[in-house]
Amino acid sequence: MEKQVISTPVIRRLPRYYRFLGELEREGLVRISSKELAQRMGFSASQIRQDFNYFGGFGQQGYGYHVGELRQIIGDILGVHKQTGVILIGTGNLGKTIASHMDFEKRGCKLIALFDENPLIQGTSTAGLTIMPMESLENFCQLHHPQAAVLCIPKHAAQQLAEKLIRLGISGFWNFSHFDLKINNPDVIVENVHLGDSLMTLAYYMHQKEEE
Amino acid sequence: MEKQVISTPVIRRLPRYYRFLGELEREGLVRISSKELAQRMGFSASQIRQDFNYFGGFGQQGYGYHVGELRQIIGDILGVHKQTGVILIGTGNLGKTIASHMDFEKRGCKLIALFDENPLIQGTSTAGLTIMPMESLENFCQLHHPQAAVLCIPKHAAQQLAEKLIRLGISGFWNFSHFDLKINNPDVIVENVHLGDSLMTLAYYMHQKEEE
DNA sequence: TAGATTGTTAATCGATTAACAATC
DNA sequence: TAGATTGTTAATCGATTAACAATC
Repeated sequence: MEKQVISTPVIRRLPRYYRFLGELEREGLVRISSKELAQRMGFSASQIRQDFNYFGGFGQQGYGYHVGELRQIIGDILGVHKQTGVILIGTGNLGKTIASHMDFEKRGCKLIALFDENPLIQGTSTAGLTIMPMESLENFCQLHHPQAAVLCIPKHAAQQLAEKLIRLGISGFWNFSHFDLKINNPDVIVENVHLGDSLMTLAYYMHQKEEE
Repeated sequence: MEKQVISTPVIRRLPRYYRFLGELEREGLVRISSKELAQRMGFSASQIRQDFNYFGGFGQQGYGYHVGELRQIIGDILGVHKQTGVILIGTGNLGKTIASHMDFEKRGCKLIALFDENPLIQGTSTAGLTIMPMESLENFCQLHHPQAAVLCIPKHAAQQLAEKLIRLGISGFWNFSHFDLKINNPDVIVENVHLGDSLMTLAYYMHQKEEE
């Protein structure tokens, strides 16, 4: 059975489904139709049925979807119970915030180490992990084989560090460095986060409104 | 002259153009063709020319685009020199990080106040601003008319607070609360940031790779 | 069974890409 | 002028929506 590739827009909607279904479950809702879910999420019912059917139908005609079951299936597709090893580099303000507030374990990852080049904070703890010096990076990777890295470092350092990390076996980046990594290797997954772009988009639409 | 509405995908690419052009400018590059910019940004040359032409052609046939000029034009479109008044609510770890690292003034905004319900941190300063109690919110808004709010609060509090803020004249939200605000008013702009969704997307693609 | 709602195919819509005439 | 590259229209592609037969 050939596994078809699912398009990115669909994949990016999965975490959102997962979130909403979690809320519905907490509300005590047992079944839901695509129509009702659509209203709540601001999607179309058609799209919801399409999306779910990429992975095989898990509704029941005339009934709808079982909330808990559906949530679990989507969780399994996303792999929320897996534990991909993740390290985080750069434990400044942002890095610390990410380390302590992202619930990696609920999202298919496990944060296993923190690194920073600042000797003043090396040895201190955040999110239950001791911050290690950059010099330990190579050794750590050889020993523990983390698969992904969170980059919370200034943009000028990002590209070079990413390349080094790839040599050390890292194949995924969650990149907060305000710099779009240029990685040729198609096996390396890069998720660039640009909060600044998001703010500028909001600002643009605010300005537009003003002009009316 | 009727101003056509530009589609969201185009708008969301503008900050990215702006960033790349800034880098090119720092590199000392004076002119660039759509073809070369395309290679650097991972877009197609066609798309770049299309995008720019929504706003009126600012290239020169046979020459290309003037880097500095183009950057300035895009900056003007985004309104980076405007100063939309922004308040931030919830100065926990994330809120403090956002307040101190987002360079609001370079992005068309001005952060003018911080609020938090925790009395222990009220009165302390972050990013040059004193954290105020939630009780001052109403008064502050009536006095200073902020236009947008950054929500760095837990999800259970988000919806209610947003509605209150709308009544106080806020018409834009940069929402980090892990909750999709439901706002009926079409004049209110909402930019939901879901870092968790981003991490889960990365995790999904990492897991996919493993299975091969 | 009748009503409801899915699964799935077909139609539409919108965004991206290709092509090329205009022009610097 | 000739070469290069834009501005812009047309073609393509992909994603979303509509429709409806299947079926619980």
